[in-house]
Amino acid sequence: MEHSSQVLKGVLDMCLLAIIEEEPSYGYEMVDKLQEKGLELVSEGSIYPLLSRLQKKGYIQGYFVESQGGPPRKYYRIEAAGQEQLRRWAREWTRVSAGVEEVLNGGEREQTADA
Amino acid sequence: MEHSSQVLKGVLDMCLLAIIEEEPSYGYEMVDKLQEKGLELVSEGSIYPLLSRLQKKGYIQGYFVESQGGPPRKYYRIEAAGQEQLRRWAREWTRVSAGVEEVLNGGEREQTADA
DNA sequence: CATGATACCTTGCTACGAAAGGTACCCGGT
DNA sequence: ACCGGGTACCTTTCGTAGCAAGGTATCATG
Repeated sequence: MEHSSQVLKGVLDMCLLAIIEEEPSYGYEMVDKLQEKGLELVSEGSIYPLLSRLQKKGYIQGYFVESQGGPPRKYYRIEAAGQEQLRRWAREWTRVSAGVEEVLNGGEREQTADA
Repeated sequence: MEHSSQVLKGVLDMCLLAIIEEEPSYGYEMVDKLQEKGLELVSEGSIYPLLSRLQKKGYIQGYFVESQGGPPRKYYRIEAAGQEQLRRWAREWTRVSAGVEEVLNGGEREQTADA
């Protein structure tokens, strides 16, 4: 398995929430959007359980919309609880990713400040 | 479980490698160092299997050092292969974390450029 | 000698995405 | 009328990986 996909764990749900917040979307399309952002490692089957979980927790709400040229799409829109959760997760992500960055830079602070 | 610990998955090994590269260290101390950087979520038992795995792959090398006031410490130093792997993982991390950041910022590019 | 801190390691548990497979709809070609 | 292929959904099986908890050993202290 790709090492990077491991990083996605625990962040995928946050990403889905962020995508839906920007604009309601459906599963098949979200995979595309993630790929556009460089997260090309998400297999399609992975996100459906995630979406169900998010809905069960009241973060998002699904609804079907007919489409021409294919089966109906299940769009999801974000709920108030979802927005709050997204804020929390985003804060957490920022904190953790900053910590990782710090570990990576180690003691070499001199080159971080300025060239 | 904390959501943030999920994020650590797939990044912890990279962090350990980074810590050891900066300066040889032992398990008990690495947990402390991680906590200092804000990654307070790592339980001690988690990192020993990781260290063994890293050694098995030839990324690091362990050696015991006597200590006063406690049992001997198992220090690890980084190997050449480990340094290469660290570079690769770090590049991957940068790419993925940038992607996540982009998803989080969504379409709101205007506030990213400048205040 | 018992307690507690340091320091190592192991064993179940659970969570979560990957991979693969399955269903169904709709269009276009033959 | 039939079949292939793209769209779009969902489910099941599997492996990985950290967490939680527990176990062992060393050394200092009361």
